[in-house]
Amino acid sequence: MDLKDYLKKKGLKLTKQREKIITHFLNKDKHFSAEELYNAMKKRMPGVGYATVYRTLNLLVRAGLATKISFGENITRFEPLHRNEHHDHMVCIGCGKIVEFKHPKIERLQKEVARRYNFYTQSHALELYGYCKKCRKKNISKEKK
Amino acid sequence: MDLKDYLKKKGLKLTKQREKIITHFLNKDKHFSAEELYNAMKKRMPGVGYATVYRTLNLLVRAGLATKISFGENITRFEPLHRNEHHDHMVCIGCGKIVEFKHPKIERLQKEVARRYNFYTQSHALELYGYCKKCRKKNISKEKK
DNA sequence: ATTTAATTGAAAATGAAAATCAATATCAAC
DNA sequence: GTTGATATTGATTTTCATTTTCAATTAAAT
Repeated sequence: MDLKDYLKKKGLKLTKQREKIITHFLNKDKHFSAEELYNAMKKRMPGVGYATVYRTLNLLVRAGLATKISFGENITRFEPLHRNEHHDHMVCIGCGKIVEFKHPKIERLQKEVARRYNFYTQSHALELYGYCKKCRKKNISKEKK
Repeated sequence: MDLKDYLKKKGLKLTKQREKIITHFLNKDKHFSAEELYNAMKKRMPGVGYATVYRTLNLLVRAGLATKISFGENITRFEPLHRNEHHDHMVCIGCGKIVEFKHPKIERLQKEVARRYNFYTQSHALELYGYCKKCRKKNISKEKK
C-alpha cells in the first residue's frame, strides 16, 4: 500500500478511522458517495463523524488512490483508482444502474488527440448516459399507453 | 428555433426574460455556470432573478437544447446543444482552460460499445483532465526549484 | 514518558440549487 | 382589445452536500 508512503511524506498520521474507512472503500470496488460510505462505516465504527469520511475520501484523492466522479446527480461520488487500470461508465438514466466497460482502442485514440493538442493528460472520464435494456422496454410500453 | 414548439407542446410561455437569457446563452457558445450567466444577464436586464436563470437553464435541458456538464469543480455548467453535432473537452487543471475537440472515430466506437451492452445511449461526456502546453512548462520549471 | 502536531467528532458555516409565494405577465378564446 | 386561466417572475427561504471551526484526543518521533 503506497498510502503509508504518502502519509509519511506529508507528515500525516494513520489513524484507526482512516485505516478502516480506506480499507472498506478500496475493497468494495464501488462508486461510493460520502453518505453511502458514512452509513456503511457507522455499523463498523459507531461514532465516526461525517466529516472524517469526507476528509479521508479527499485524502485518498490527493494521494492519487481515488477520483471524484459525477454521473449527473448533484452529489460527488468517489471511485477507487487502481493504477494503470481504467474503465469508463454507462449510466442508466432510468434506473441509475452503472455498468463499467473497458475499451483500449478508445483510450488509445484519446491519447492521440491529446498529443495533437500538446495536452498532457492526467486522467479522463467517459460516460454514456441512456437507457439499459430493461428501462428501454419500460419506456416503450409507457409510450404506447 | 424548436424551443417554441417545445413550449407550446408543454403549455409553457415565452417570456422576455426567457427569450433574452436563452438568446444570450445559445449565442455565446460557452460553458456557463448559472452564476456567470446571471451576471451577464444582469447588465442587459437589471432586475432578473437568480432563480429565473436557473429555471431557464433547466428548461433548456428539459427541452433538449442544453446539457449539464461538470468539469470536476463542484458547480454545474451548462452547454448549448446543437443537434447532432457533438464535441468533447480537454480541461486544463492548471489554468482551467477548456479546449473542445471532435473525434468521430471515438464517437463511432462509443456507439459500438453501447450496442454490445444493449444500451440505448442518449448523450455522452468525454473529458480529458491534464495540463495544457503552457501549464506543463510552468510545472516543469517549478519542480526544478 | 513527553512533546508536538495532526486528527477527531460535533456543531456551525458555506454555498449551489431548488422550493415557496404573492404579484405579474403571457396567450388563447372571446 | 379585453378577459381569464395559468405560467412565470423576483425575492426570499429552504434544502442539502460539503467544508470549516474548535476543543479534546491521539499518533508517532524524540
